[in-house]
Amino acid sequence: MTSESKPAHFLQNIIREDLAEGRVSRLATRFPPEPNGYLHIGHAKSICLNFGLAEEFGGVCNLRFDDTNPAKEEEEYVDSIKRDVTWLGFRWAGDIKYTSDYFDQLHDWALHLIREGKAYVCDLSPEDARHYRGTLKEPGKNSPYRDRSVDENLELFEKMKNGEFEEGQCSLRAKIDMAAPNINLRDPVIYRIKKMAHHQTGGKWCIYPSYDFAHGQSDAIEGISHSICTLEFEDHRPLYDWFIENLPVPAQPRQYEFARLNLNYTVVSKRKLKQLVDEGLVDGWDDPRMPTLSGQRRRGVTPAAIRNFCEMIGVTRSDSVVDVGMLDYSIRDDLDKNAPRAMCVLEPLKVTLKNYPEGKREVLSAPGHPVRDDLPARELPFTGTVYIEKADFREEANKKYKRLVLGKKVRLRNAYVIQAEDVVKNDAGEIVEVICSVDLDTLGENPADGVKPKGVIHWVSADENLDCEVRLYDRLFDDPAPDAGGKNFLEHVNPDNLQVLSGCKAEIGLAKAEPEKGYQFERQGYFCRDSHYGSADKPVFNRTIGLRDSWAKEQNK
RNA sequence: UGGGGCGUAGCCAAGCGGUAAGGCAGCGGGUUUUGAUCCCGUCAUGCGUAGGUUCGAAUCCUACCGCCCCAGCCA
Repeated sequence: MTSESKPAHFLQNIIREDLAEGRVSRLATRFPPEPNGYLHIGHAKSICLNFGLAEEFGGVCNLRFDDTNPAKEEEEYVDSIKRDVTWLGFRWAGDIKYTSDYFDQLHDWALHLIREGKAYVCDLSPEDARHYRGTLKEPGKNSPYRDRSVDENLELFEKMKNGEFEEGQCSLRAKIDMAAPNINLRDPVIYRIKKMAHHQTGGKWCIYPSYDFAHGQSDAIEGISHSICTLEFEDHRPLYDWFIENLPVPAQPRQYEFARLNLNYTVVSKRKLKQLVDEGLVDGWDDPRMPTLSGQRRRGVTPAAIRNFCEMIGVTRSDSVVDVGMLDYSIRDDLDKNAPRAMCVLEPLKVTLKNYPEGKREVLSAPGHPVRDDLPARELPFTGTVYIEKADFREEANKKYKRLVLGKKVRLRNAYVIQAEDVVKNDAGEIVEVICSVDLDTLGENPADGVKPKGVIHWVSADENLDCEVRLYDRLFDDPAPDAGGKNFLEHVNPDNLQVLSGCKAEIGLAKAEPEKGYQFERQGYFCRDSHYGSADKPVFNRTIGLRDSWAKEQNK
């Protein structure tokens, strides 16, 4: 099944048995977002689950926009959702579906319930309805309109449909049980008046079905066998089943619930994300720090990383908070295997190679990847002046420091071994240049004396390089649970979530880097060109994630 | 006793009566022209708590405890 012999989760077990025992002939699932916002990492779990199950069991998965509330939905969101699902690498079965495609059928079924004496038009205002509903511990009481005749209900519902009532003046309710311990069964509203245009049906309707009345029936219409949703809908299942049992639907879908994804150091609530955007704390919904799929994509996170992450966190019914470290691992894991290598000096320090022939220029070759020989080699111009990282030189240091030290040797990655001979400082006493000697016999060879330098540092020619800007992102929040309890998440925004570095020097090949395409800047991390900022000759690179850094860990001890 | 769920390591998660998988993180070591990757080792006498049944319990029973969800004409 899951080839790596990873144990099956409860939904896989249920489906396998349903298929084996013939209760279901073909698996059909659906991913049913309401087009009222952007998809985020939490949605990815549901997408991977629904589409993944369909792939695994040879079934199908529909993409259905659950668009029963025109007040909250917009076409813009359906477009971004389609883009994000596609980006993750999934294909929905047939055409895109909309719950609004079924408004006629749903309306017929509402009529059916009325004729059966199982639905009635209620004139209670929303506030009064709330009082009649009772509380968590006390039963509700029947609406005074509960016993209207079928004919009267038919007539009133027709008037609702024709726009003869104002919003909130009345609603259509299922007649179930006002004393039910499950509040969802206390005569739930199944149609309400909303005098507004719908992004799909335009001005055709002024009454719209509720989620509860639309969802299961839409599943039945589409032949969905397993309707998978999150835990908070658990209490709706009896209602879901009630409609399926009391309506002449063409299929008998079943609802199953799983625990939604929670990630520490992360906030995904639409309202909160919007606040970050509105208050200018981030650059927009696709800011690379956002947990939205569009933000993660712009940051350089790959679809495979997200899919593997969803695979590794599992699917259960227990609430949990996954450590973002797992997502980080998944991102590094995928990028390490697939990202071409490159060199980029973030904070340049000039190094002059005093014995490198005056005016000489050569082109060195470097592998595109340490083990992937299918990735093309790179050409690196080498000249007598190069830049290295400021942090890679010290006048003196203990033996733990494996970089360039005055009087000591280090290897320039993919090039020669050099030795620091002297430093040049400015009036402020800052090191502005290092004078080195270069051992011209060390290209691809160890030094003749047989002593291998312990350190290897990255570099770029000072004469031929790509000037660029680099944006180093860190986690958006510095608190593991920024919005837990009564906390104000805005007070836990990490002040160091972005560091912008300009004047960075990258190897020239990076000039043709494409947005979203990841590179490993060796010894630093994974980066991709930003899709919004930068120009052809001066690109902006986003750091997707840093390399694991045991040196930093060592220093913090 | 309002109803519905869930409790296995720092985190995620297998396990379904035969003596605690795996992954992430951590720790120790090896390889390495990336302080990366990779490789090896290590990490729960313990499964929310207390009783009980049993030759044997994370698994069964009882009682407690803790956490989550539900009172939109939102989804």
